[in-house]
Amino acid sequence: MIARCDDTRLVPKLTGRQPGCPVCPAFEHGLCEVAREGTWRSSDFLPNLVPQAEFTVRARRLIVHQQDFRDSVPIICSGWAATVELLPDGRRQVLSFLLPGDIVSAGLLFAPKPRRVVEAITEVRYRKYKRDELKKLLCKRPELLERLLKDWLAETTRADHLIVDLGRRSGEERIARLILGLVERLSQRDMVEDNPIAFEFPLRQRQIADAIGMTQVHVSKVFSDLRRNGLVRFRERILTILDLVALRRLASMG
Amino acid sequence: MIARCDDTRLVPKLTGRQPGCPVCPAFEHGLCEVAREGTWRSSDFLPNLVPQAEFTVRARRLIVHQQDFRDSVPIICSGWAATVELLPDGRRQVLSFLLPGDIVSAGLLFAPKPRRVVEAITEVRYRKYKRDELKKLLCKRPELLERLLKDWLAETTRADHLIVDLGRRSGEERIARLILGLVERLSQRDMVEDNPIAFEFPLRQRQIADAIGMTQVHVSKVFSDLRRNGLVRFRERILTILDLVALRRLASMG
DNA sequence: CGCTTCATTGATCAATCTCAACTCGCGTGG
DNA sequence: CCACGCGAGTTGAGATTGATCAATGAAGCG
Repeated sequence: MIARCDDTRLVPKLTGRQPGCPVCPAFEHGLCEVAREGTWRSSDFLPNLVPQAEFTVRARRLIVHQQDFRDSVPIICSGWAATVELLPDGRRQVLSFLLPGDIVSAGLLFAPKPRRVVEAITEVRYRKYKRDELKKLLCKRPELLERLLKDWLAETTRADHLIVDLGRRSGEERIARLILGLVERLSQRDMVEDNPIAFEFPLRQRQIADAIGMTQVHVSKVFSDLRRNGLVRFRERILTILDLVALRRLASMG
Repeated sequence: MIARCDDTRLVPKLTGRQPGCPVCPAFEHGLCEVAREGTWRSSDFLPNLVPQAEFTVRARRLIVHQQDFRDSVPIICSGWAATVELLPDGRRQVLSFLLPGDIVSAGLLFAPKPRRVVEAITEVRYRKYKRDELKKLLCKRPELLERLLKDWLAETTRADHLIVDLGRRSGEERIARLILGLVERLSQRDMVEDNPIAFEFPLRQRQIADAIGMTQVHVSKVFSDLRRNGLVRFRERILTILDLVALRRLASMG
């Protein structure tokens, strides 16, 4: 049984540990626990680090508007989101997909970015931290800073891969790589079933297209080919990988 | 008179401040001065931070080979270089161009990257720092860490722009933006003449192509158009911008 | 229900690639 | 000194990939 984003069993009450939390950097950092258990109040070096209450937004809505980055940094608790850069003429480019536990761009801790928006793909729960307070905390706790930099490095690495994909790979290759990249990240979060490999795949073709620099129509065609050739199956928002070997070959990932 | 990369007046002896230095992060950080003036020896928190002697490589040679990132971080003292990712089948993608004063990827401080190479575009002088020692130093001197993170942020921002360019802009747009982006960075280094805007442009069309995801042949054609339409002039490796307004319009940069 | 978004498919078009030929400048070795 | 080869750039013809346009059906949602 595959976990659905809208599965009510996965959207428990605010109290207690929530499903994304065990893999959430904020959780690992102890930020959540701190906030939840109230230790921050008694701690002298955490005077104000309370995440604003958890927010929920519905699919297709914006989590962060262009100016909202100014002073807070969101962390995804559950659901999928996308970091999108908007051009004045309406073109869009997805810079990254955000999964449960992802901080919305570690680099954002140091400065806001214009023209950028985070939009919910599924229903998304998230928390926000005040930039200043988070920064102050990081100065006090180098082990947290270290972890955050590691997250940032991973983010940078994914961005570099995307550059190579966009610059030098064909549409088919890019789609295959997108799928495999997501499988990998979802696996770390225990959101993939093995044997056969299957997972919920809430992306619309439009979002895929904006992520890999193609049109929605062309995404549809390439995707159909993958299905026709028996590499994947896609039904009811569940993507199943039927021929991993062929898919990896397509992606030139061995 | 425009500074040429191979101008001997710009390649003075190792002693004293060198041309790229005033804008070099290492210089600003005091790393160079420290090394040169020997203060690091007497300082208790800088036991071993000596940059290895300055290296020089000729154009088209590699500064960093695939494994060389393992334990040292290079900083460009003079000349242009490129960070290149190589695919097994020979395709290449330039991730960034490096100018005097650039650290070869701030993220590299925390982990090496495979498949990546830094190649000299012009003759390049550079220094290397030991990763461990540099890291240790940064822990001791938060103001240096702060600057480094700012550099990293700028790098990340450029990478994001490149993603948008590759995913969503036409060849003409990409070339115009590449030129304007370089003008901006070169200006900060006082390597651009105003009125008319002109600067040495040592990139080969192959390198441009690998940076913006096109073929060399097509770069040649687009570039020819720019010249034919009077937007730029290119003679003896000097690029002159004749119609900045039109170029910015092409780049949709206002 | 009725409407909007999403996906599929086919026809045509445009951007870009591939291949190929040719030029030019430069350095090298005979 | 010259022939030669090599890397770089230009140009044209034709092939390909992916975009655009359009029509239709299916699915999600108030």
